[in-house]
Amino acid sequence: MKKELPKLYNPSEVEDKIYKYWMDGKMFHAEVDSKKKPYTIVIPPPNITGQLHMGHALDETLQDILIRWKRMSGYSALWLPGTDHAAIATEAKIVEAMRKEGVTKEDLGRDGFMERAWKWKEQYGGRIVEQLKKLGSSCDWDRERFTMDEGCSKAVKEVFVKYYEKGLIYRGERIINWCPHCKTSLSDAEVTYEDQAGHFWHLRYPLTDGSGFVELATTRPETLLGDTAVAVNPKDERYKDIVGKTLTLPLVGREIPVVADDYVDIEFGTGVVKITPAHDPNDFEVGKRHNLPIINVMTDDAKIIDDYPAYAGMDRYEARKKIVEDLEKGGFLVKIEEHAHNVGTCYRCSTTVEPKVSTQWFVKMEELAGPAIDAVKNGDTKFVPERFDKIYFHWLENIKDWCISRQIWWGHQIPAFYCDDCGEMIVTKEDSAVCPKCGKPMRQDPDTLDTWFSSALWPFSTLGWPDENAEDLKYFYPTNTLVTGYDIIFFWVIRMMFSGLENMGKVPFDTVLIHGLVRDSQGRKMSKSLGNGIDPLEVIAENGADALRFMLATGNAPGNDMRYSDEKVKASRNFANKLWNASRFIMMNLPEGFKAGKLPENLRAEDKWIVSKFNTLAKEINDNLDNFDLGVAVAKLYDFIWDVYCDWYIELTKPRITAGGETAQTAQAVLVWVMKGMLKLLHPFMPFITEEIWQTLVDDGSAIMLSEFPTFDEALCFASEETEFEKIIAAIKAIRNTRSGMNVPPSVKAKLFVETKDAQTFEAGKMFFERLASASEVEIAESFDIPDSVTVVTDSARIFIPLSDIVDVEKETARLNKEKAVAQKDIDFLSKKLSNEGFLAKAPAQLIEAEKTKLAKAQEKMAKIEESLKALIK
RNA sequence: GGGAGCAUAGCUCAGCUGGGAGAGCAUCUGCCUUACAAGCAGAGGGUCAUAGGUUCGAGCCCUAUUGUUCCCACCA
Repeated sequence: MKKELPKLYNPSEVEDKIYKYWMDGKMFHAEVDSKKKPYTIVIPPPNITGQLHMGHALDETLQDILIRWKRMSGYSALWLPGTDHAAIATEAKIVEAMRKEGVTKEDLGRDGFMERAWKWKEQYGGRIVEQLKKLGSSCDWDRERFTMDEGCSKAVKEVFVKYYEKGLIYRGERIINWCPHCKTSLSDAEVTYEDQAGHFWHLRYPLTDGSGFVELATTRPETLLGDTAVAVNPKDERYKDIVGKTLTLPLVGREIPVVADDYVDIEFGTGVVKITPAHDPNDFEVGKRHNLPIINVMTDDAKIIDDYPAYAGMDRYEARKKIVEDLEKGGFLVKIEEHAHNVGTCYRCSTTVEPKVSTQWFVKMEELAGPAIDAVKNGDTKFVPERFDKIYFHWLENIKDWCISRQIWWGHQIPAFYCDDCGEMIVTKEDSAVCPKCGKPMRQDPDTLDTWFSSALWPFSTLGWPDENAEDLKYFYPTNTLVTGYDIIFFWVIRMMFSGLENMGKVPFDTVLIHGLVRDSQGRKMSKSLGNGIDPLEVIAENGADALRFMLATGNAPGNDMRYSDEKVKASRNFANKLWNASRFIMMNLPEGFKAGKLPENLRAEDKWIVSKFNTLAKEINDNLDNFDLGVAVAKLYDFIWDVYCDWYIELTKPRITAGGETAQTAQAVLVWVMKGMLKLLHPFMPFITEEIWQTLVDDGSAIMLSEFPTFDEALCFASEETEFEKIIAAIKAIRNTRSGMNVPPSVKAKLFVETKDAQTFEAGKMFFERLASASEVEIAESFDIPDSVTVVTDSARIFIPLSDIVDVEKETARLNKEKAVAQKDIDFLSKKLSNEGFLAKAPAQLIEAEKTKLAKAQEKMAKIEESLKALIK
């Protein structure tokens, strides 16, 4: 029965149906299977607040390509999905929604808030997951996890308690990054520095003894309220005399000392620095060295505290304005300069971070960083591309302790308990605690953990840890490939590395495949504020997930940014359609009851040619995927399917199918055999369309996604046949080229006289010249003498085309002379190379031989051209 | 201040361990050749940023320079 498919491929009709087919068949599910090798990828869990964007689309596409390839290659391939609770981002979203209703966190209380937050999670947390499915992601949804689910929470407690007991976690008063908008501390990694235009206010502080003033400059005059000293460099001759004296702080009246500290740069500004230990990390250090008091002047939302009535309740920028005014009135302001400086901002809300002294929990990093550095140095884990290990090393080698406590509610509450009675503190995995000293019930630490604390455990917490005997854990850990963008190497990759090493004793993955950003068509970062974001779901709706995936994989080298453009998506869509139509062609021509099976025995030259080329392709695709060169692999598939298979092989089969009989049957079988192979090779990149075609073409109840990925097969190498058949192709191309150059339309047919020593090869290829080279008839012989004809010369043949009414002797002479010049250039180039003694002495023998063969051919060609020229002139 | 990437056709980008520069899009010419006009056949177009160096041979390796993008860093 002939199978019919529509002329245009319509992805939207196909994709949901196919995805359901896979899901219903449980085809994404990976089993612990001792007969198979495991291959594991854990998904970078998207935030539950998130909407799918192009960055996800790229990340997911790369992972799905790898996992589908490995699954088809016989591995028990697990792609473990899940989502991240995204502590600060989620809480901010919920608080914002509450604000619109006029409700505050305090109104609800902690339990009430958590209840609402979980409801929010139930409602919106699944959205991103559904979006991932639209891309065709073959995740094992049976194993879907969430960073705050029971298992992950258990792992978090386990690790916290373990670190605490080992002394790797401590609590202490430090200066940390504080976000006045999110009202929580942040880790160093969560602060983004940006250059901002600001001012330099030159102030003068009077010496208490009335002997004069000291001039200094500041970018933050409002912190003056918290100044507890002024510092100069001990080597600075200018200020030698005032060290040890005191100043009277303007507007405040406090007496503060002048201290000497190396931190001060003599060259910079006036060489005098005001010291505000409570609001600047450097000042904090200076303060510690000189035992200065720490005076906090701001509330949690960065307003001036009540101790300073003139400014109380003003936010820091308002206060700045007022303080500068007051300083000017008081004669303390010397001048104002323009000054650009680097300001830390919150990576979630972009609010300027306020350094703040407070008691927080920290992970001691030095001990953990060492093994993580070693693991990459000794190759247990490697970065692709390698250069990203520099970022990794640099970050780890300069790492500071990690502030892990956050003053928000949505997250893992810190498992530390305090006795309000006797001040005892314990850390425990239990949900509640009784004071071991006085027997009173204890109060749990209200803070929660940094969201990255739980995602750091993701590669093993999702596999069943802390149950060390969990089957999944034993089988699938360590995972294999981690796919992520370079922008979260230090947020996540580093933390998974040391967490895996510390808790599992093994690296969490052997390879980190890094990709870049998807930018807009002008190379700008896609962002909400620019409004230049492209919604992947819209692209999918219009062009299909396959087209989007193919576009994202094409021309994308690891670690490099790429640009999104509609033209590229269209090109991918066109490619899908090309494949679709190729399959239509095949199916239209299949005889009734045709069964897709093995390669037939009686292959013709062109069959061996395509089979051999396909075999090479299979080898190369596997090699490329092994090396994570997905972009290279995808380009080869495009080239093979479009140029080799469609433009050549299909065209070659047409005369055979028309002829009917055995040659037609062989052609049909080879067409189907190669098509099946191509579909398999392409499946990881374009899963939907390949499955859809497979279902129609093969129709035996099998799924392409569970078929066997093609590999190189020695038995399918037909090198000599390949070379022989290329001669036919070269001849056809040369004829087309010549005809086109003379503007002869394809409708004008002409007889061809093929003069060649490869009579057998050309005899077999005779039938193709009619359809592919506009021949009316073909004669083959070792020698011809056809006057008034155009001659086409290739390496292996001279072809006469007697187009007497068209041939213009003068033009034809010119054309042949041009060809002659080209051939002469070849000869010159090759003979020069082959007469170079250095080349002959040092180049590989194989290459020298190849060059000699080329030269011989070029000379042969030249002789033929000259012969034709002679004949013309005569 | 430190580090990294990029610079190849008009545009967007490939180019594996060095062996006569590639693709897609765009342009031009000719075709509705019964799979596909989202197509077919053909063509034009490049001093591989610059200057040195290594090598028989450099887009690729080394050095410097220029332009550009990004990351990191406590200069008030």
